[in-house]
Amino acid sequence: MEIKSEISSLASNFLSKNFSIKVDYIEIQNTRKDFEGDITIVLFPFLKDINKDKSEFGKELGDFITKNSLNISNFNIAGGFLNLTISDKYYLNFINSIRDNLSFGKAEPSDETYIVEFSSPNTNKPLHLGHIRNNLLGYSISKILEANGKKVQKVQIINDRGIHICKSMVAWKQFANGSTPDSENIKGDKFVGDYYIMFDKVHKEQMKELIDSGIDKDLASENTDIMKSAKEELTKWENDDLETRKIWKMMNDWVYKGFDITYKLLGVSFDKNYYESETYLLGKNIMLDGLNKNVLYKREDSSVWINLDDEGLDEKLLLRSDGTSVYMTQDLGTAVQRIADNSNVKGMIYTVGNEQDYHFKVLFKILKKLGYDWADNLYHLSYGMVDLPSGKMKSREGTVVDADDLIYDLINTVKQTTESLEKYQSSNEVLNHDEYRKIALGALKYYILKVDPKKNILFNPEESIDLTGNTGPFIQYAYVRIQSILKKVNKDVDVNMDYTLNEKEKEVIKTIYEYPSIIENSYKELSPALLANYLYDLVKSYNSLYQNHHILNSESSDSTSIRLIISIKTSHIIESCCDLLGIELPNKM
RNA sequence: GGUCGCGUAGCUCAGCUGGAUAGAGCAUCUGCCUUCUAAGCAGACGGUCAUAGGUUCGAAUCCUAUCGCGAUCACCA
Repeated sequence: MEIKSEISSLASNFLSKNFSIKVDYIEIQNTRKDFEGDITIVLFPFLKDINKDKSEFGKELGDFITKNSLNISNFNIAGGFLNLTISDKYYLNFINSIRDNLSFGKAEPSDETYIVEFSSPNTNKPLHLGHIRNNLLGYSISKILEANGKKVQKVQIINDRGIHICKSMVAWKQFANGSTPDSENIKGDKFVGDYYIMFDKVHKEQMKELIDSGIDKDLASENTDIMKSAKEELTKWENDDLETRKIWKMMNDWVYKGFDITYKLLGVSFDKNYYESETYLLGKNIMLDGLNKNVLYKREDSSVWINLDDEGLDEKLLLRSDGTSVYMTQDLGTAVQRIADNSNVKGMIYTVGNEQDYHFKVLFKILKKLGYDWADNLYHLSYGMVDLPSGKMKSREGTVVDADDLIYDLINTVKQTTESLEKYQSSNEVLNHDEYRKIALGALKYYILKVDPKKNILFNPEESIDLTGNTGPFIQYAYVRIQSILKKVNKDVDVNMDYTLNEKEKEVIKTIYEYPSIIENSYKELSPALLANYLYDLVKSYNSLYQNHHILNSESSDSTSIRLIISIKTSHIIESCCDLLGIELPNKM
């Protein structure tokens, strides 16, 4: 970063001194790989104001910069591009100055707090691959915010009430004969999910009977015996019926126990859970405030609305004519509540699928209109669906990819793959289960996070997630190899500042140099994918050095020293990046 | 129909606020394990950046239109 601003100001000095041209921006970029040099000034923008041949002008500028900066050792001109070579000394100084700095690239911590919402499941079914993407994104973004100096409160809102859980409750009451997850030895969320599916099955059967007896389809759907029971259950719940609440709580607790296992497996955690059963009435008091401010208005039937015509959006209902609230009202109330629950909140990030883009657009606009100053700092981390080759995952058609199953399958695959590797075939050694778990989750997390959040992911359950190439294990493997080198030597070495870097060494150092800007960009773009792709570049360039030059028994002690420091720093950044992505590193592979 | 997003190699994806000859991985093929772990390295093959216009010194990137895919537009959540 610093070198670019130095060059930039030198170039603008040159332009104003010799050509009386003032520019506010000079295009400086990293030199393309196939060309000699490290950073490049694009000359085209100035050419029309300067009556000079581009190579002549480039040479003058290059001379000026080389003469006035100790850090530039050479230059060449190719077409309209001035390529500058940064001196090895600059790079050696750089790498030496950060060698012990474990928080290289991260910003100074501040009190500025962001609330990050993610996961937010329903309590009627287990988590699936879509939730995995949500959780990994939300967790990683929380880490990325922290790396950018923010304080983070990780929260989820659990959709624990409503007709969906009542369906599971009714089915359980009718068919379970008192069985429990413990008695059946089934994970709680799956147990409850099974009764949700059973409800659907029975409901369909009963619907068919009604339709066969000549009743309209829509009417039939609302009037099966089991559906009526579910609605009664919901009414009883809303009226605080003791027995209903008891079963409701019991079944939700089963689900939470199951979720906890999956969350633990995924390595995600939350600072606070919000439950919809406690928040679904929030927001009504805000309505009064909005009416007083004339931001909201009442219709004749006394329903409450907001008009967003001026924003290019429609009118939106906020309170029904009977005074009950809708989803949006609840979200308004929850937002206000969360701000009140924490201090120093600057803003909030909602990790929710892109199908709710419109909802959040409206939510943020309403909060803004209601006059909350933090409304400017609300972000919807919108992400694409995880689709199958056959299309969308559909729970009714049984095509959802269950989170636990996926992970356990992957752990198995990793185990088999490992055992079939030559190095383990020829020895009696094996890895322990924890290493397999780390590798499998590393593969899964990297696979999900390397894709731009806003794009859909195509997941093919027939093919296992890759373990070679641009994958999590590729990163982990490089790390393990570095550790194995570092174990063998005294790391307390000095850098000879007169050392001449070879191409591979320089490439790695240049990549390390970029790390701080990647951390910053991943925050600005809310994209862990930038980090994942950067990490791949770093490891690729390190592997190339590792494979083409010896680290320990190298040609001189100077080259060993510098390569050791490069190795140490690379492993630091792998640790740091993987931490931000939520990926654990194994000890052995 | 209105709005939003996406469309890059056979497949899965990168490509930073416009810059040089569009990059990786998988798959296919060729080399490299008697010095640090071959889940690796070195290389070959593979492209009308959906299409057509426009903006400019320069467009995968910005603008417009068209096509294709997806989402969304409820007194559902």
